[in-house]
Amino acid sequence: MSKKVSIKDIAKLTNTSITTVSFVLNGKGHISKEISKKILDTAKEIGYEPNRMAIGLRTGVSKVIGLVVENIGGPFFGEMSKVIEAEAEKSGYRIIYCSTDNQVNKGKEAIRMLTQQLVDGYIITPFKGLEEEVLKLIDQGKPVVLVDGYFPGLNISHVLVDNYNSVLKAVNCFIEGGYRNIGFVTSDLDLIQLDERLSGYKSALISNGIKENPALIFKLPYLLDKSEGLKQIKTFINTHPEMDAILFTTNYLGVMGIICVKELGLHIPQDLAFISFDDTEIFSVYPPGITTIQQPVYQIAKYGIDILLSQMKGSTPENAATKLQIASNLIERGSTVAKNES
DNA sequence: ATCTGATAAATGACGTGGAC
DNA sequence: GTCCACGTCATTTATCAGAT
Repeated sequence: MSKKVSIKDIAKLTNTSITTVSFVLNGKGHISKEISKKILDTAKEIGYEPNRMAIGLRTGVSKVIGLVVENIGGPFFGEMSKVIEAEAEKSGYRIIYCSTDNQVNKGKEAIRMLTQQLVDGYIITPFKGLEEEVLKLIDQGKPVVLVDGYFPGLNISHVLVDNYNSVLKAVNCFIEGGYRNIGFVTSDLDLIQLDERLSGYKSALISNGIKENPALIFKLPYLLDKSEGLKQIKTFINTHPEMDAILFTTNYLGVMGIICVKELGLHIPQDLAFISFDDTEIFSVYPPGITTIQQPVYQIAKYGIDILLSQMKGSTPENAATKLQIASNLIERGSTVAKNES
């Protein structure tokens, strides 16, 4: 087994000092051409690769970004992570991924682990209960950007979709199509994103003179297993035959909604008009096409990583938080065709 | 006095070995 | 059982010898 080579080995082989090798490899100092060439040749010959950990130890810069999301396996976060990774790589950064499942202890643990790894910056999907840890990071001067959420009242950079207006627009789409009894299926998670989606729903009803019916708002417990979740959604749909439209506030809820509708033998949009948050492939394929609120995933990710990179370069003044809420795109398909046309 | 080419030593966090 | 020096590894500062 060949042991890993360090600059020490190169120094020994070329009868120079460690310092000289380091200078040659990094183009610094004043080193003669002959010695430089000898060192570079030797380095190549023995397959030298810099030890990133040692560099980080010395410089305090790890060139690693910590990415904390709800679930790296989900379509939204998966797509977002791809963009972030690609952009980070252009600047020489690598990513460590963590999933929290929106659980406070997992979130804290993820941040603790990343801190131990001395990551240079953090991109975090925040939720209630993580305020203290995130503020601690900022206190230590670590760049932090929040994505897909934020902490109300705290001055921290964040990028997310405009949840309120996204749902407002979607519900208005139902109403313009003649639908009045609009169901709203969300999660019981205490997330600001979901709060704002609910606010958008309520505002749309109010501004159209429709009385809000609390019975048509259903909060599915987050930690249920899938079959139990499906059962509860089916029950919700069945117990409200007057409901003529339904909106799901996340992609996994939307997919579950499709399954329920199929299993109940309902027709979209004749029996039930349908909109889901997040445009997943299945929504474009499932007949007659499901109208979706398409999040600007690319932009959220791009802005998020750009803001973080500029903070890490120090080119952004301290305590100048950048806060962005980006408009979504309502993709209208067959599931929201107007009543009299269907 | 000034410039070149090179180096020793300090630095960073922390587990380990040896001394007491 | 406590404690400090040491090894890990690459970078950087301060510095030195020798040449101009």
